Amino acid sequence: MPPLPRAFYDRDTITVARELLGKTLIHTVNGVPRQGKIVETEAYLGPHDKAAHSARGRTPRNEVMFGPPGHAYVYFIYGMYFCFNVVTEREGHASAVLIRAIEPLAGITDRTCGPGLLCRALGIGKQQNGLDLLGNELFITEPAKIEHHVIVKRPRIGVDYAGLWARRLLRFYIKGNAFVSKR
DNA sequence: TCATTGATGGTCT
DNA sequence: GACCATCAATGAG
Repeated sequence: MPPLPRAFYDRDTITVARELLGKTLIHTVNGVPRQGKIVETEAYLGPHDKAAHSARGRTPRNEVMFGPPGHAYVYFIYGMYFCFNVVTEREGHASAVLIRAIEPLAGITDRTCGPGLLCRALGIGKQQNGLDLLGNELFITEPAKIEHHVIVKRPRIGVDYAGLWARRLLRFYIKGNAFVSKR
Protein backbone atom coordinates (compact mmCIF):
# COMPACT_ATOMS: atom_id res chain seq x y z
CA MET A 1 0.00 0.00 0.00
CA PRO A 2 1.32 3.48 -0.89
CA PRO A 3 1.89 6.20 1.73
CA LEU A 4 -1.04 8.49 2.42
CA PRO A 5 -0.73 11.59 0.18
CA ARG A 6 0.51 14.97 1.34
CA ALA A 7 -3.06 16.27 1.08
CA PHE A 8 -4.10 13.93 3.89
CA TYR A 9 -1.86 15.79 6.32
CA ASP A 10 -2.50 19.25 4.88
CA ARG A 11 -5.87 19.58 6.62
CA ASP A 12 -7.41 20.59 9.90
CA THR A 13 -5.37 18.93 12.68
CA ILE A 14 -8.35 17.53 14.57
CA THR A 15 -9.62 15.93 11.38
CA VAL A 16 -6.22 14.36 10.75
CA ALA A 17 -5.99 13.11 14.35
CA ARG A 18 -9.38 11.40 14.07
CA GLU A 19 -8.76 9.95 10.62
CA LEU A 20 -5.36 8.54 11.59
CA LEU A 21 -7.15 6.10 13.89
CA GLY A 22 -7.22 2.69 12.22
CA LYS A 23 -4.47 3.55 9.73
CA THR A 24 -1.32 1.42 9.46
CA LEU A 25 2.02 2.88 10.61
CA ILE A 26 5.11 1.26 9.11
CA HIS A 27 8.79 1.73 9.98
CA THR A 28 11.25 -0.48 8.13
CA VAL A 29 14.40 -1.36 10.10
CA ASN A 30 17.18 -3.39 8.48
CA GLY A 31 14.81 -4.36 5.69
CA VAL A 32 12.15 -5.63 8.07
CA PRO A 33 8.88 -3.68 8.25
CA ARG A 34 7.45 -3.10 11.70
CA GLN A 35 3.75 -2.43 11.40
CA GLY A 36 1.04 -1.32 13.77
CA LYS A 37 -2.51 -0.03 13.68
CA ILE A 38 -2.88 3.46 15.09
CA VAL A 39 -5.37 3.31 17.98
CA GLU A 40 -4.73 6.54 19.94
CA THR A 41 -3.75 10.09 18.92
CA GLU A 42 -3.61 13.64 20.28
CA ALA A 43 -4.00 16.89 18.34
CA TYR A 44 -1.67 19.86 18.99
CA LEU A 45 -3.17 22.79 17.19
CA GLY A 46 -0.36 25.32 16.78
CA PRO A 47 1.34 28.22 18.62
CA HIS A 48 -2.00 29.37 20.07
CA ASP A 49 -2.36 25.97 21.76
CA LYS A 50 -0.59 26.42 25.09
CA ALA A 51 0.07 22.67 25.34
CA ALA A 52 1.91 22.52 21.99
CA HIS A 53 5.69 22.68 21.77
CA SER A 54 5.26 25.43 19.19
CA ALA A 55 3.52 27.66 21.76
CA ARG A 56 6.84 29.15 22.87
CA GLY A 57 8.12 29.93 19.42
CA ARG A 58 10.44 28.26 16.99
CA THR A 59 13.48 26.50 18.49
CA PRO A 60 15.94 23.91 17.21
CA ARG A 61 13.87 21.18 18.83
CA ASN A 62 10.45 22.06 17.39
CA GLU A 63 11.68 23.32 14.02
CA VAL A 64 10.09 20.43 12.13
CA MET A 65 6.65 21.40 13.45
CA PHE A 66 6.96 24.68 11.56
CA GLY A 67 7.76 22.92 8.30
CA PRO A 68 5.48 21.38 5.66
CA PRO A 69 2.86 18.73 6.53
CA GLY A 70 3.49 15.01 6.25
CA HIS A 71 6.84 14.97 8.04
CA ALA A 72 7.85 13.19 11.27
CA TYR A 73 8.42 15.31 14.38
CA VAL A 74 10.32 13.15 16.88
CA TYR A 75 11.50 14.51 20.20
CA PHE A 76 13.35 13.15 23.24
CA ILE A 77 11.57 13.38 26.58
CA TYR A 78 12.15 12.53 30.27
CA GLY A 79 15.69 11.42 29.59
CA MET A 80 14.69 8.07 28.12
CA TYR A 81 11.84 8.15 25.63
CA PHE A 82 11.03 9.47 22.19
CA CYS A 83 7.62 10.61 20.99
CA PHE A 84 6.47 10.43 17.37
CA ASN A 85 4.22 13.05 15.74
CA VAL A 86 3.06 13.83 12.22
CA VAL A 87 3.13 17.46 11.12
CA THR A 88 -0.20 18.79 9.87
CA GLU A 89 -1.62 21.81 8.01
CA ARG A 90 0.22 24.32 5.89
CA GLU A 91 3.89 25.13 6.34
CA GLY A 92 4.37 27.55 9.23
CA HIS A 93 1.16 26.54 11.01
CA ALA A 94 3.24 24.51 13.50
CA SER A 95 0.62 21.91 14.33
CA ALA A 96 0.99 18.16 14.72
CA VAL A 97 -0.64 14.93 15.82
CA LEU A 98 1.03 12.81 18.52
CA ILE A 99 0.71 9.07 17.95
CA ARG A 100 0.10 7.70 21.44
CA ALA A 101 -0.53 3.99 20.87
CA ILE A 102 -0.60 1.33 18.18
CA GLU A 103 -1.82 -2.25 17.98
CA PRO A 104 1.00 -4.55 16.76
CA LEU A 105 0.41 -6.05 13.31
CA ALA A 106 3.82 -7.36 12.18
CA GLY A 107 7.49 -7.25 13.10
CA ILE A 108 6.89 -5.97 16.64
CA THR A 109 7.94 -7.78 19.82
CA ASP A 110 7.69 -5.10 22.51
CA ARG A 111 4.77 -3.32 24.12
CA THR A 112 3.25 -0.39 22.23
CA CYS A 113 0.60 1.06 24.54
CA GLY A 114 2.09 4.54 25.00
CA PRO A 115 4.02 7.14 22.98
CA GLY A 116 7.41 6.26 24.47
CA LEU A 117 6.88 2.53 24.24
CA LEU A 118 5.67 2.55 20.66
CA CYS A 119 8.70 4.50 19.51
CA ARG A 120 10.98 1.98 21.16
CA ALA A 121 9.05 -0.94 19.65
CA LEU A 122 9.17 0.60 16.18
CA GLY A 123 12.79 1.74 16.42
CA ILE A 124 11.89 5.42 16.06
CA GLY A 125 14.41 7.87 17.49
CA LYS A 126 16.29 11.07 16.84
CA GLN A 127 17.40 9.83 13.42
CA GLN A 128 13.81 9.75 12.20
CA ASN A 129 13.11 13.37 13.15
CA GLY A 130 12.19 15.33 10.02
CA LEU A 131 11.65 12.30 7.78
CA ASP A 132 9.16 12.76 4.97
CA LEU A 133 6.25 10.39 5.55
CA LEU A 134 5.86 10.08 1.79
CA GLY A 135 9.18 8.25 1.67
CA ASN A 136 9.67 4.50 1.99
CA GLU A 137 11.29 4.15 5.44
CA LEU A 138 8.60 5.58 7.69
CA PHE A 139 5.05 6.12 6.46
CA ILE A 140 1.35 5.60 7.07
CA THR A 141 -1.06 3.76 4.76
CA GLU A 142 -4.66 2.70 4.48
CA PRO A 143 -5.16 -0.59 6.36
CA ALA A 144 -5.45 -3.84 4.39
CA LYS A 145 -8.91 -4.31 5.81
CA ILE A 146 -10.92 -1.36 7.02
CA GLU A 147 -12.71 -2.04 10.29
CA HIS A 148 -15.50 -0.02 11.80
CA HIS A 149 -14.67 1.74 15.06
CA VAL A 150 -16.11 4.23 17.50
CA ILE A 151 -13.95 7.23 18.45
CA VAL A 152 -13.69 8.36 22.07
CA LYS A 153 -12.70 11.97 22.89
CA ARG A 154 -10.82 12.81 26.10
CA PRO A 155 -8.50 15.53 27.48
CA ARG A 156 -4.85 15.17 26.52
CA ILE A 157 -2.40 13.40 28.82
CA GLY A 158 0.42 15.12 30.71
CA VAL A 159 -0.40 18.72 29.77
CA ASP A 160 -1.92 19.99 33.03
CA TYR A 161 0.33 23.05 32.87
CA ALA A 162 -1.60 24.35 29.85
CA GLY A 163 -4.61 25.77 31.71
CA LEU A 164 -7.84 25.71 29.71
CA TRP A 165 -6.07 24.03 26.82
CA ALA A 166 -5.49 20.99 29.04
CA ARG A 167 -9.25 20.55 29.34
CA ARG A 168 -10.07 20.44 25.65
CA LEU A 169 -11.02 17.08 24.18
CA LEU A 170 -8.07 16.65 21.83
CA ARG A 171 -7.15 13.06 22.63
CA PHE A 172 -8.81 10.45 20.44
CA TYR A 173 -8.82 6.69 20.67
CA ILE A 174 -10.64 3.65 19.39
CA LYS A 175 -13.27 2.61 21.89
CA GLY A 176 -12.61 -0.76 23.49
CA ASN A 177 -9.17 -1.28 21.95
CA ALA A 178 -6.84 -3.11 24.34
CA PHE A 179 -3.72 -1.24 23.22
CA VAL A 180 -4.86 2.25 24.17
CA SER A 181 -2.59 3.71 26.88
CA LYS A 182 -3.97 3.48 30.38
CA ARG A 183 -4.61 6.15 32.96
C1' DT B 1 -6.84 0.57 42.82
C1' DC B 2 -4.78 4.82 43.60
C1' DA B 3 -1.04 8.05 44.73
C1' DT B 4 3.74 8.75 44.91
C1' DT B 5 8.37 8.48 43.41
C1' DG B 6 12.71 7.34 40.85
C1' DA B 7 15.13 6.83 36.46
C1' DT B 8 17.45 9.77 33.23
C1' DG B 9 19.09 13.65 30.15
C1' DG B 10 17.96 17.26 26.56
C1' DT B 11 16.13 21.89 26.23
C1' DC B 12 15.36 26.45 27.47
C1' DT B 13 15.80 30.56 30.70
C1' DG C 1 18.38 25.04 37.59
C1' DA C 2 13.66 23.91 36.41
C1' DC C 3 10.87 21.66 33.50
C1' DC C 4 9.22 17.82 30.75
C1' DA C 5 3.31 15.47 25.20
C1' DT C 6 6.81 8.89 29.96
C1' DC C 7 6.89 4.61 32.30
C1' DA C 8 7.59 1.16 36.04
C1' DA C 9 7.99 0.13 40.69
C1' DT C 10 6.42 0.88 45.21
C1' DG C 11 3.40 1.13 49.20
C1' DA C 12 -0.82 2.22 51.50
C1' DG C 13 -5.64 1.03 51.93
